[in-house]
Amino acid sequence: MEPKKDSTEDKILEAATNVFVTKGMEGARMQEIADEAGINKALLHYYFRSKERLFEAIFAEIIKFAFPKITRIVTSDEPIVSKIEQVIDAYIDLLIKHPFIPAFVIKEINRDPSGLFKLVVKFGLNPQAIFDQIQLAMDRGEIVQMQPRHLVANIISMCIFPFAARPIISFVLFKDDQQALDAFYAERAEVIKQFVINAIVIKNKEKV
Amino acid sequence: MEPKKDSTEDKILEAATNVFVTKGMEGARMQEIADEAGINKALLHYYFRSKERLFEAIFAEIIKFAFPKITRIVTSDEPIVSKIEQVIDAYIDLLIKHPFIPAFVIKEINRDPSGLFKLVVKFGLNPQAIFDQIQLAMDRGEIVQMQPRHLVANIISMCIFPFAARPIISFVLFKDDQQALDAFYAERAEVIKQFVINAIVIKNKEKV
DNA sequence: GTCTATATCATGATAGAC
DNA sequence: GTCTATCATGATATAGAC
Repeated sequence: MEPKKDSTEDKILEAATNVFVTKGMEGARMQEIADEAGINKALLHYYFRSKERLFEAIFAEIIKFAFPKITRIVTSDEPIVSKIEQVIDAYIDLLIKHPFIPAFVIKEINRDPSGLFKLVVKFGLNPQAIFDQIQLAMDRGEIVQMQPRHLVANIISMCIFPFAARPIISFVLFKDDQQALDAFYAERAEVIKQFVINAIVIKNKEKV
Repeated sequence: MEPKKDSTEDKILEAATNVFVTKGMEGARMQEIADEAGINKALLHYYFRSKERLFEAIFAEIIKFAFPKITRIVTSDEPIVSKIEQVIDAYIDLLIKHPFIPAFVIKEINRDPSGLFKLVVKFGLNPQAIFDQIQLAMDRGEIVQMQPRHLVANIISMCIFPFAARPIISFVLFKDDQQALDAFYAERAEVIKQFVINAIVIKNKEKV
């Protein structure tokens, strides 16, 4: 996300990331990227042939970075509830560091889904393994029965959406009090974990 | 959302709504709106002085339409759990009919939050009454203790986010099978209601 | 590799006839 | 109110000197 080398190419990538993430593909201006990188527009086209290509490079990097966070944790051997807790922690942690990613990704996948398709195909992303694990835990009676994909949708929604809707939450809930907003996001991980556990963990034999 | 009169102004509003909602303020082209309305660009500027003003008219309409759905239900006298169920039903129902609204609103509030500010101020939107109701039910021991704003955030997230991330869900989960996607969204209301009830309703005296 | 200058084009907006 | 024709701007992209 933040390339450290100070070569021209790295300066461009860093500047482009900032501008694209905050303005989006259509809102971003090559002039602004050039200014932020401390160079001129011509050089942008020298390194990356077009705005489109520069954007694709950045977008792939962001998706690669934001997407497979789950996959790593899911492949471990721990009990399902522990995995879920780790996934929630990892997600909230990531999003607190990069709160603008969700709005950016939502914007761009809705503008041009083909960019996503290429990446999904390229990384061979397939959630079936995760669903199978969840189904197994349900069949063993550890957690309540529900369609695994809905459980995953619920968890991811609660993690990501409050960041995508950040301006609403900031203004409506906290009147743009930055400290209160930060505190809210810091609480999210614990809140979501508790909520999910209450919703799905079977304690005695009381539930089917 | 769909003005029925066939006056020129209404045709413009309908066309502009379609184009703005799918393309966003920056992606939308006045030419495309004119084409879809069956007129020419000059007339757009005759009725609405600028693209900016046309957009504001549409955006206000969308927000006014998408926002206060909750408020109506919340002011009734029913028990809190019943209200929550109704809110979820109302939201999913609305979003199935207008699945592109979430991505549009997220895009635009992140692009220019000031548009939201004006509307919030104008409608005097204040969630405190809702939070108070929830807190009361918690104090009465009907539902588990948690910060009301987090409960609201959880519910709204689970309702809205899957629509905002529609292209991802469509492709990754259902390989663009439209019927399967529709079925998924149709299930959401029941799934979310059950999930929330499991998470918060206190049945015996087992929980504090 | 980096710059200045310029080509090319698309878009929002307006003028003016009818 | 509605149209055609045109302007003015600003953006991506390129040419060519150093």
